[in-house]
Amino acid sequence: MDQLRETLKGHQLRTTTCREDVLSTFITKKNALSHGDLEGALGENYDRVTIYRTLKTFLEKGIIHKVLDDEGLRYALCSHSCSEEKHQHDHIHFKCSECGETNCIENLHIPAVQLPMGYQAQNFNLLIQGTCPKCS
Amino acid sequence: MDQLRETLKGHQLRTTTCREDVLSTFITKKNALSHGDLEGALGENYDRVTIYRTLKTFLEKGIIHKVLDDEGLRYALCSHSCSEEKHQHDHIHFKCSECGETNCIENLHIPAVQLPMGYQAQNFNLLIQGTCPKCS
DNA sequence: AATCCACTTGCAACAGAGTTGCAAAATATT
DNA sequence: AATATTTTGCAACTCTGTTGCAAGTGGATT
Ligand SMILES: [Mn+2]
Ligand SMILES: [Mn+2]
Ligand SMILES: [Zn+2]
Ligand SMILES: [Zn+2]
Repeated sequence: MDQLRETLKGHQLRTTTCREDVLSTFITKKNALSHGDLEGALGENYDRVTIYRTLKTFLEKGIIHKVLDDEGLRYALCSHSCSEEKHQHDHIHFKCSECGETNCIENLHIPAVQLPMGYQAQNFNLLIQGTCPKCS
Repeated sequence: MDQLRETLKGHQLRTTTCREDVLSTFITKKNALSHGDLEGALGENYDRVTIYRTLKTFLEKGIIHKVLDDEGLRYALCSHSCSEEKHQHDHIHFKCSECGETNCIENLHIPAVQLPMGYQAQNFNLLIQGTCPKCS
């Protein structure tokens, strides 16, 4: 529980129960979560809007990152300490078509690609869909 | 105009003005389009619902494919003839942070990645964000 | 411990995205 | 021209996300 306060403080955020609970949910469930997932997990405790704002704040501060999806945005914890300034990722995301879970594969990096002349890359997002180990 | 009928017929679809217009819009604008983009382009001509259904039909028939985005789904033409059965892509998508356009880079393929044991990949989606040639 | 200010929350209201059922209209076939 | 089948528009709805504002809370300072 003190772990959570530390993380929040480390990102210049006030400790509130909503932020603790959202952060805690990301830590315990280990997969990528949508706003709806959080709303389901935290139930009636908080207003929808508050959860939206918490996600937005966490995004800006570099606590979570967006995970692209073909049916709605999800979010996942930033493992390597991102901050408000530096907020970059190059790991792969895997979505299982069976169980529906999306996970960061932290130790698998997106291979470099040689873009055509004139393109300047800043950010990479690779989503692989298929069957996860649990479901195959 | 006959080109459009051919394409539709080739995918076992009846020729309707909405389908022609949507297809035509994808062909003339060459970038990825959201439902809202099409609604804007086709104005008052068609009901929102009809455009949604047209997109859904085109998706199923392999005329267009989804383009993942961090702020809402887009769609783009399938270049190599996809069909209802086979619907696969391995090209890269580039989104420009300046002009907001997202484009298929057809001749640039997603490099192979060695997934950990137990993962079975079926589908790849790589979005690179940065600055496009026009905007740099 | 009480005060204070900035930040955060809940509520209400809204805008946008996407879906469903159904009757009317359009398409392709005979 | 008549028909069977598909497609469209409309209405109604759900789900997602945003904004303004007043009330409530966190944390620093006294
Ligand atoms: Mn991730
Ligand atoms: Mn594409
Ligand atoms: Zn699975
Ligand atoms: Zn651009």
